Amino acid sequence: MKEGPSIAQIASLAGDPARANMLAALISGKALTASELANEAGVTLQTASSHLGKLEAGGLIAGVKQGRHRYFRLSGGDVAEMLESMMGVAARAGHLRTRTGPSDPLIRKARVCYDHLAGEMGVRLFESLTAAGNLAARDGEVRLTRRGESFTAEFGIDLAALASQRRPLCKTCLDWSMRRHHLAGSLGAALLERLYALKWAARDKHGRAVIFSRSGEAKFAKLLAR
Amino acid sequence: MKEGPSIAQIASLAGDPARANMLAALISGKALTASELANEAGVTLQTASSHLGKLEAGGLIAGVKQGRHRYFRLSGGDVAEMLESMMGVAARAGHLRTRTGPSDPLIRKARVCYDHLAGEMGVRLFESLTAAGNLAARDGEVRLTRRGESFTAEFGIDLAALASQRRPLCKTCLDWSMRRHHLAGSLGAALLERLYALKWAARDKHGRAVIFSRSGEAKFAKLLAR
DNA sequence: CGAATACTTCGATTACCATCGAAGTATGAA
DNA sequence: TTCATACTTCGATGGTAATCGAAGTATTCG
Repeated sequence: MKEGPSIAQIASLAGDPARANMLAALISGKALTASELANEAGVTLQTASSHLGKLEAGGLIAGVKQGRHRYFRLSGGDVAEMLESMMGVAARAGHLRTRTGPSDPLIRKARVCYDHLAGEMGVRLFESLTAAGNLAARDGEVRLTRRGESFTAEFGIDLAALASQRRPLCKTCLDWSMRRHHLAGSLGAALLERLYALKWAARDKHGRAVIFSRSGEAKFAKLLAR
Repeated sequence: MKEGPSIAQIASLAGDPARANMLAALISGKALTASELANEAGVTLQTASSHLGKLEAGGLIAGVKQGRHRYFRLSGGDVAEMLESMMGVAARAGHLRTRTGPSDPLIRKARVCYDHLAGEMGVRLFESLTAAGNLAARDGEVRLTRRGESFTAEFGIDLAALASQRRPLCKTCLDWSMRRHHLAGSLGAALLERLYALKWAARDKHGRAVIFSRSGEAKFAKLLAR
């Protein structure tokens, strides 16, 4: 079977600058309206509407109506991973304008990757949890240990609720900026939500950086030292 | 920093059907000439030449002259991984024509992913090596154990030669068809070369399937049972 | 040295797609 | 019920890029 046509169909969806801007905006995992995405893409509503139709028909995003608003999000974590891998290639091939914009160090430090924490902090979280015996990594797969169940329960994660979700609890995700793994899956998402809830971190208003407060960062470090 | 433009630049390179066919042909890790790639893409030499120029300028492939021949290969494993992730998205989104062509089960069973074994056999190799204690996976990273050094030396792998390469010995790679990991890195590549050398397996002439002989498959199973 | 082969470059042609103004539809608020 | 807002659809326009025939360059072979 020829794989080229399938690659071309997916890649051409992301290959238009306006659509790519929309996809990049959606990497944060947030659902955005058509108007917001038009803004992110720098095109009119009509153009945005056309592009969103293509992305939806192509299966990269999913839309839902809520009154007169249409909200869109990435259709799955695999799309986020694909976009992350494109950024990795762009960075290596000299396309990524890593020298421009003040948020780059912020993005490398902590960012949202679809629904979980990526960047240095994300990698640090994953590696610390594993080193402490809270996670066991094996065969490239990762699972929560008994110890980890206690640890995460103490940290305020409702594991029973996560277990009922139809997605892996734990999963690794390759971090292009660190070239190491961070934690994805429903536990990865829950941990990030918990950091927000505790106000140790907040998502950046305009991008997908995750901003740790001074005290939040200290508490985070302390947590990982357990 | 806006990530959309970088995504668009990379994605649009892969988004043309002719270029995508060339990239797909190169996933096998083989270097191919401009004429061969023109054939794979179904375009004339002039068109192929233009496309190859773009792919090269964009950093996805690297070309080298040898007499009047120009040979091309993917510029790195990260490009292969990106293409594999696109296929993963295509498969989930219903684009991959998995119902056509007789080689699909073959491709799922064993194929080349840039330079290492992917598919069921690739996943099986990785998982067996880890279960037997030849590889240790941790934090999503994977390394060869002492036991593994003996094992691979016995199998005819020159570890000293691999150690001198400027790339990781062991690395995991997500297998889109199995949704689990297989072994990449220089060890992954060497293991596949060894399977070829022993004639347990051979690459398919026309695609990127890896064809195990009957006896080769038995020997492979026996090897993994150690 | 001439012929053959591999590949590149030039230039013309064509098709496709993104764009937005205008108009229309659906939903919510006053 | 009317008005405002969010979004979609229509249709015209312009720009871009893929395509290949023709010609040119580099390399290899007889």
